[in-house]
Amino acid sequence: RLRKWQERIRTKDAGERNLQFALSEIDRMSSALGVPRSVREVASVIYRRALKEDLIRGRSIEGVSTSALYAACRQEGIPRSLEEVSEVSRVERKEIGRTYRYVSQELGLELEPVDPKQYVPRFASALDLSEEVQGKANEIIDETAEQGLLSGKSPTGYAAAAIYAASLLCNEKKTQREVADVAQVTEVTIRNRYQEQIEAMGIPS
Amino acid sequence: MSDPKDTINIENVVASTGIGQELDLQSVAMDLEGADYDPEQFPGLVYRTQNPKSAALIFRSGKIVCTGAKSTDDVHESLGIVFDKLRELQIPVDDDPEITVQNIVTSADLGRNLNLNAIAIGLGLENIEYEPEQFPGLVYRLDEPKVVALLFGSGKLVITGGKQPVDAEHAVDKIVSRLSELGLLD
DNA sequence: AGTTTACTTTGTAAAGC
DNA sequence: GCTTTAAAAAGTAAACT
Repeated sequence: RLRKWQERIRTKDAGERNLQFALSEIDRMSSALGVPRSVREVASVIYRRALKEDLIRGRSIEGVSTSALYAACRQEGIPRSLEEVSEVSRVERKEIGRTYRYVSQELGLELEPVDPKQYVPRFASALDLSEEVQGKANEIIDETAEQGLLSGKSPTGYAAAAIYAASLLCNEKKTQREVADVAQVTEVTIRNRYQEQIEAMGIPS
Repeated sequence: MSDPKDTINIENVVASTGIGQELDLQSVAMDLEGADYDPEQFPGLVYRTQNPKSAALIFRSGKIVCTGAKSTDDVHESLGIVFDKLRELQIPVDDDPEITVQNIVTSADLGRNLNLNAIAIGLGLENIEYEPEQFPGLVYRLDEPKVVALLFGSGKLVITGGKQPVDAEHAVDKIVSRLSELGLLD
């Protein structure tokens, strides 16, 4: 009987320690990504829900913590790409993505696909681009998405191409390399999306 | 009105069978030309047929998995070749081993572009998986037939998990009618 | 700039770790 | 869970020309 009691305490302590570790990891990654405190709180809530629903079994605490943070950023409308999140996590991108899909499905988060426009303010300011360019990029995204160009495309690459195009149109040119670096996509992706968007907007190249 | 069902094409058939005889894969690997066997990496021996093109995974238990065939007929033809090759090595193979189709992969074309964002919302975010940052296809799981469909912006799709060729036809019918009633095919 | 190759997703059996 | 096999869809990445 005493043994069982001790075991319970041991288990409880271990569980408590694991939760503390997860929360401190969420805090560490959030700081590294520079996301607001409100997002860390949302991530913590998601992690606790995952824990309560026993979703950690068979997965690493780090993986679920990172996925919770990725999901929280999306839920709060200030998404970080899997590429960005994986840079501050010790879990690889592929694992974060599949854990996110699992947690999202099991908790019924029902998060809509990321709108490329949500990346515009952050990418544009990192490139020192004006409000005018941001507005133009948003216009390009809305108009081309409405024409069906967005289906299946990565939101970061889509936003990057629109920002590149807008920077040209507003005479605040940034090179494909500069935009590719902040958006963490390749120049080839920017070129491909850019060509489609420019054509759909009826802008002669 | 072209029927999307007419665009269905079987791309891959996976089937399993057994020769009812245990095998010494080490010696089979020595005698069978083109056999790949690395027990440290995977317990099965890989043997590829050229006509029809397929890959057979042969196990110590005598069970065999055949993948890559383009039809159920090709699966039988490919496995027939494998059976004969084993018989040439003096290995007793059952007369007509039962062959079970485990999975059929099909492709098809709905003939018009799809707004995957609208479809994701329309079908219900809880019923689909659409993460364009990870994969360009929208994953849609059907209960009847029990298959998984991958829908793409081009209107093309992949259906997998079926055990009969008709499963793909039923799946395409359901997908088309569901998208139509949601007004997402106009 | 554009090409090639390779990887992402789905499902499925097999034997063994 | 992983390992291996096959094939499609279409996007993206790495490595080249």
